[in-house]
Formats: sequence, C-alpha cells, structure tokens
Amino acid sequence: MADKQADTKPAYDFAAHERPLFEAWKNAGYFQRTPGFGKHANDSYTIVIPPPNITGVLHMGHALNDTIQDACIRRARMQGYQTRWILGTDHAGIATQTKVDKHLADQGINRREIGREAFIEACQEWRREYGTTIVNQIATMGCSCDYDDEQFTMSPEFSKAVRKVFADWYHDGIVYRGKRIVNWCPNCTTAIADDEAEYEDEKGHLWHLRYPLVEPVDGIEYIVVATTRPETMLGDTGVAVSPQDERYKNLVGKKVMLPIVNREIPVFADFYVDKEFGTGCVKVTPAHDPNDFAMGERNGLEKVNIFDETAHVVEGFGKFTGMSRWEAREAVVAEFEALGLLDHIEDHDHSVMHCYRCHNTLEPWLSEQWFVAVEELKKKAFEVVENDTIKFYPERWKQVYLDWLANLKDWCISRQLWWGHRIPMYYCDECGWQDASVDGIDTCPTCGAATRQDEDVLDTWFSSQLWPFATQQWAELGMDAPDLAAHYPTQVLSTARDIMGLWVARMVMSSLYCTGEIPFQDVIIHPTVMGADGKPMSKSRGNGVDPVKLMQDYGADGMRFGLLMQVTGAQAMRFDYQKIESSRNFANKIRNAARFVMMNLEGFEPGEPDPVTPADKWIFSRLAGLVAAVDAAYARYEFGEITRNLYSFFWNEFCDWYIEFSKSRLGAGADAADRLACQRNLVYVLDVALRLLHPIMPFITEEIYQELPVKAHGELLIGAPWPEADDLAAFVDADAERAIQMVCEVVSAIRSSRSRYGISPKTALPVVVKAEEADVALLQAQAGLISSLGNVGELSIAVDAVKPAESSVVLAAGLEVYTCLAGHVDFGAEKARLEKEQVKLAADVAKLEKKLSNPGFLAKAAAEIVEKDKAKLAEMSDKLARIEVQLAELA
RNA sequence: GGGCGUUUAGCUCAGGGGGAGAGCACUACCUUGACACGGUAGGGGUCACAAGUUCAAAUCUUGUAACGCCCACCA
Repeated sequence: MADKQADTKPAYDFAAHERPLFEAWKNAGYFQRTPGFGKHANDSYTIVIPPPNITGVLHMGHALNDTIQDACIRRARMQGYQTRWILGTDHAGIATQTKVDKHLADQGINRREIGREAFIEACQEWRREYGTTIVNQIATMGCSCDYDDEQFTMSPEFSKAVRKVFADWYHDGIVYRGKRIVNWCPNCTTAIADDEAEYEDEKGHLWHLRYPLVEPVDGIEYIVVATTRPETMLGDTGVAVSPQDERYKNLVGKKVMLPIVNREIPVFADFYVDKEFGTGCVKVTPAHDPNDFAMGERNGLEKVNIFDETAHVVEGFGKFTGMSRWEAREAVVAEFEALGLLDHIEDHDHSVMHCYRCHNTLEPWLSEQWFVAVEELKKKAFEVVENDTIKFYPERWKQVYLDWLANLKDWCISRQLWWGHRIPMYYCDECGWQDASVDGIDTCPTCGAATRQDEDVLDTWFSSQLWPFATQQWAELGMDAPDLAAHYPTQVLSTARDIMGLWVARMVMSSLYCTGEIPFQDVIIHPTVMGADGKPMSKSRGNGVDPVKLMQDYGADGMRFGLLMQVTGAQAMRFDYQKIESSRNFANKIRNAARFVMMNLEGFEPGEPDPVTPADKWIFSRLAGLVAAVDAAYARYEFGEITRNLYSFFWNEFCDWYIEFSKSRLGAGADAADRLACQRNLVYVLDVALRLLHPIMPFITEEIYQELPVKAHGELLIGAPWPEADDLAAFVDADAERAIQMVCEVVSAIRSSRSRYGISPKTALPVVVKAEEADVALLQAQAGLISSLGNVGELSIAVDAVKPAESSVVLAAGLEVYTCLAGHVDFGAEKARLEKEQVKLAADVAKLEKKLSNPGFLAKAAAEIVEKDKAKLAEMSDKLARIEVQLAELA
C-alpha cells in the first residue's frame, strides 16, 4: 500500500507557488490605495495595522490578526470600496533600547560611554538591519497592505505629529509635570506606566517591627508595625492608625523614635488604615509607596527618598548606604534583631509588581515625571463606545473597555530612555522660561540665553495612540490632508485583548481630541492563540508554533484558513495543528475540483449560467444560501462561521455531489447542449466560490483563476467583484433542494446496503424504490443520476413497489430503498440490523407519542411545532410499521 | 476581593428552547481519468453537576465545582 502511494505523484507544494502571485498583485497596484467601483465607489474602507515592534518576529498572534485584517480588506476591495491598509512598525522604546543595549554589550560597548547620539544612531542602524523582518513575513502571508508607503512611529512626519500633540496638550493643560510616585524599573532605569506593570504572586514575609515611643504612654513603650518591606523604614516619616481604632486613640499626636536613623516621627490617624490588618499600625514611607504618598500629602509628612535610580541606598544612611534593596532588607532586619526590636516574623503571600519588559521587581519611586490628565479625555472616549458609535466584536468587550476607562488614572508618559520621542519641552536656566514646541527652540525668547531640551523621552504608547491619523499626513496638513479626507475615520481595528487599554482606549481618546472624530468604527477583539497545551505560547514552555514554518509546511492559505476556522467568540483558542492540516487539504481539494472542471471544458463557450436540471437548480440554490450566510457572518466578524460555511459547501455539496452529478453530462456520449450548460454552470459555481474564498485563501484561488480559460473579472481575482447576495437570490429553489436531497438519500441508501454486506462498488445491483406518488416522477427524472452514483443495474421506482426477494432495505422519509442482494448475502445479519433499528425507532416513537399526548404541549406549543411533531410521529410510526413488515418477511 | 470566559464524541471545538454536529483520530471496504493532502460506509456522547422557569432545557435563570483570563492590591 505504501509503495503504491509512493508511486503516485508527489504532494502539491503550496508554499512554492505563492510568491509570484504576491508580486503580481503588488505590481498591479492592489496594495496601495485602490479606487472604488459600483455602489460603494465613493465609500472608503481603511484599516491600520497594529504596528508590530521593530524588534519583533511574526508570532501566531500576528498571523491570526493579520489574516483577519486581510480577509476584511480583500473583501472590501472586491465589494468596490476605496481601500487602504496602512502598514508600519513601532519603534518600541524599551524593547528596542534593551535589545540594542545587549547588541552593543556583545561588542563590549556601553551605552553611556558612546553617548546619546551615537546610541540613537545604533538603534537606527539596528532597525535598518532587523526592523523589516516582520514586514517581509507579513508579505509571505499574502497580506494586501500598502508596502510602498510604510509608516514608522519615528519617521520625521510621525515625530512631528507626536511633538504637536505634546505641545498642544501642554498648552491646553492636558499634560503636566509633577513629582509623584511612579513605577520605577531599577534595571531599565526608567519609569513605566501603571498598566505596564505586571503583578506576580510571591511568597514573602510580614515583619513585625517595634518602634519605640519617644515618651511612653500609659505604660506602652513601643508600637508594633507590620511591613513586607522592612528596608523602606529608613524613609519612614510617620506611623498611621485607623481613626476608629480605640487601641491607639491616645497615641495619636505622639511621636515615635525611628530606630536606626533616630528620627522623631509622628503617629497620626488616617482613614486609609484598616485596623483589622496586621497590627493596625502602618509605617508610612511617602517616598516609596503610592498609598503612603497619598497619606503623606494628606497629613503633611516629609518625603525621604532612600534609593537612587538603581535602587541602592543613597548617601546619609551610614553602613546601609550603597546597599541594594535586598541587602538593605537583610541588614535592616538584622539590626532590628540586634536592637531587640524585631517583634516576630510571619509568612505572607502577596503580589509584587514586575517590569513587563525585564521582569525585575519594580520600585515605587518618587520622581519628577510628565503626566497626561485623563479626566477630560476619557469622558468622550467613554461616550462614543457607550452609545455604540464605536462597536466591539464580540460585544462583551464593550463593558471591559468602559470599566477600564472608568478606573483610569493620570498617565505617566515620560521615560528615562534614549530611544524614543524626546519630550519637546524647552527650558531656560537663566530666567526660568519654559515652553513646549513642535519646532526646536534654541534661544530663550525672554532673555536670549541658550535653552536646553528635556532629557526624557515619551512612552511608546504616547506615539502609537496617534497611529490612525498621524500615519495620514495629519502633522503636515491637519484635517485637510487628502489621505485623512479619504480614509478617516477607519472602518476596522483588529487587535488582541491585552492592549485594549494600553492602545485601543488611548487611540480613541487622542483621536477624539486631535481630530474631533473617532479613529475607527468597529473593533475586533480576536481570541488569544494558546499552545496545544492550552497555555500561552512561550519559549520557556516550548509550546510555541512558528507561523513562518507553518507557511512553509502548509502554505499561507492553509495557515490562514486553519487559523480563522478556530476563531470563536471565546477569549482564547487552543492552537490545533490538525485544523491547519485539514485546511491545507481543503486547499488541495479546491485545486483538484478546479482541475476537474478545467479538464472537462472541451467545446466550452462562455455564456450565462443556466440552471436547467434539478441538480443545477439545487447547487445554485445552495450557492445563493452560501453567499447570504457568508455575508451575514462577515457582518458579525464571525470568522469561524465563515470558514465552516465555505468548507462544507465546497467540499460536501459541490465536490461530493454536484461534481459527481455532472460527470455523466460531460462524457463523450453526452448531449452537446446539455454539456455546454453543465460546463457553464460548473464554471459559474467555481467562479463564485473562488471569489468567496479569495479573502481567506488568496493564493490558491488566484492561481486557479489564472488558469481559467475565461477570466470573467479581469486579469486578477484580487480585483474581482464580490458576489452579491441579491444577484443570487433568484436562484433560491426549495423544490430543487428537496428533490436532490431525496436523490442523495436514495444513493446513500444503496451505498449503505452495499457496504454493509461487503459487496464491491463495482458490482451493479438491481434497486427498487418505493416512493410517495408526488415524488415518483421526481425521482424517475433523476434515475440516471441515481443509477450512475449508486451503480444500479436495473432501477424501478413506483408508488406500489413490492419488496424484491433477498433484498436489503433502507427506510427514509417517504422512501423505501430496496437493494437486491440475491446470491450475495446471509440474511441473518440483515435481520439483526433491522431489529436493532426497530428497537431504537420504537423508543423514539414512544417518546414522541408521550410528548404529543401531553395536553400542555398541545395547548401551549406553537401550532407549527405541533404540526411538525405530528408529521414526524406519523412518519416514524409508518417507518416502524414498515420495519416490522420487513422483519415478518425475513422470519 | 470584583469581572469575564470555558466545561458537548478519544482529541480540538462549532451549535443552541422542539429529533446531538464538524475536523482529526478509529473501523471496514475502495487506487473508478479531479483529488490517498482522496472516496464510500460505519462505530462512538445521560451536552460538568444541582435546583428553578417552561408544555418542552444540552440550550434560558440561579447556584456549585474545575480550569483559565483580566482588573484591583491591606502595610
């Protein structure tokens, strides 16, 4: 068997055929702004790609997301919209700086030695070398985005937009500078935003420390405070208790002597303190904890900063100075123990913030930073989603978005990095003048002294939030920019759920402020692609799948279709190789079906499709249903639904039945006129199917289209019009669907009987069909199909057909199909099978009889349901009776 | 702590108030001029559990359990 398979021709290599097609599309200009046609000629359809980081390589998330976008944009292009899919990359501040740092370190170069300018040049260099990898991978997928107008979040035009927004917001009071506790990464030595911090659970301790009172009160000599971070006691400037706490009422207003540093600090009451937790006393370190900072502000406490930017203890703390935070923790605890002030230690699990980039423990750190005031911005951004001006798919993400906005706090946008948009803020150290400016300011307009620019750069998300409009000439030309006029707001944004807040919400906020319009209409939140083990894909788990490898093995089409097939409304999808493989097989099926059509086109002349036979009418009717179903699923962005519809139509209806039906009409002895009709119909169905499949499987469909003898829609399928459901509506034909369904049932019945008794498909068998009066003519008209597909020797169809001797029966709705097996079969098995069927049917009949004898059901159920069930019962009872007759005959 | 998702065939998952579905895997037969990346025919499920609503629940409600995600974060 294996040898025989080896003899057959090698499997088709899809990947090998894809690239030239991509070039053809590109050369024909379909990747740029495409003009519209037809009823949507003046409507635009625009998507901005979520810009991948220049440090990135294509992963499954991109593969899925970019497939979704390409399917949408290709369909829109075919529908006649003016389309544009904006491509570009993100400079990715921290990620790139970290990568380049490492790159330089490998060559023995330190960033600080070469200085800011040289480092930025190194980043640019790095980008030129590696930053296009992912764009090439997107091209391999066949994505039809605008490769000739690639955007970058640090291009001169984009940078100008960033500076403009900063300056405008500064002048409007939206951005401000403030000294606050921020999440500081001592490894990256920069602040990061709240939502860039990741919490991880850690096993820790709750240290109970004794703080002696300066003067004992009612015999109490010390207060016990509980802390998870004893080292921060060096910066304590108060001890807080709950105002409701009777235990400590008389201590409020007194002072304790902070051990080690010997600082007198006050005991005060604050509502923040929960008297039930720990000892009910909280040591307060305003410079190293956001909650303590707030308490400090409310109670006028001093802020003592004990750490430098790398989280080592600063000058002035004796032997602790220069220690890391971990060394300081041990040393402080040891010192308390030595002083007899360590009360006790408890185990305590808590979550600790880590840098989302380097995963080091973050340090809440008091520093001067720039912030975006979100109160005003978030109001409108809330409204446009609440009133469905912007819609989420699936809809439940709407609430997630609204909740995120509702809880939003001011956004820290300054980063102590070099790679990024340098804050366009200028200061004069002579006279104290300062201002933000789009174009640099070298000399102070007030005193003429030289100015200096702010050293910090902006959060990467500050620039990416401008993506939908800053990529469209907004900075240079404002809202008059031709691109903005034609392609903004955009129609669809597709993204992963994890950047809903970081990116999606911020785009809405900034777009509303800067352009006065929403940035996009529909937001698709696709499921996260998990590994086969259901866990997030990661290197350490080793459960990752490389889309590039997948495309080599299965073709881009196979990967695309297979991924979309797995898209559901759920939040995650477990990656399934088998879906990719069966999609590749599907592509092969399409290819072979097309080959069949093309090798049977002898004498073909182009012409209108003409459904003459019931089989034609059936497949046309099914096709009309398919177009409507696919459109409906696209309208809800239900990609799994779209692919399942396409798959089952093409494979289970078109290939399994219609092509088989057509074989007898294409042979040598066939009627020429009917053959031509059949050819035209095959070509038509194939053509519509190819167009419906094209947005998801662009390569194989285009390749087949190129091989068609007549290209009905111009040179390339990518530019063909999308099938219009309205145009096909006239093909809907319930009678034809029913007739062919019956034919299929008869054929299946014959095959089933044959198979059950192990009779070769090559052996022609006589068949007798008993049918209802109305159906007899219908079936007789299809006798040819039934005979050829069932390999029937002699076929008779009649209302009063009698069971032939030694035949096997299959009963279907209104049908009895007798396959004569004389001389082939042991009828004991036939009897056993019928008995099994009888038992099952009798149970079903009993169940239905019970239902129909229920007065409640008869009274309350919809009339049509009752009718349907009555008909069903009649049919089943009839079938049961017929089985009993059959059994009696066998007895 | 709050919110959300998932639980259906051996596996991965669709579906969804009125006779349980697909792909893969499995079994049998088949190399027929589209396709073995294939064809035909099969086997296989108390739709997580419990209550409730209903004439009718896999489907709706509530609760429970398990798994997972997001947000908050009391030292």
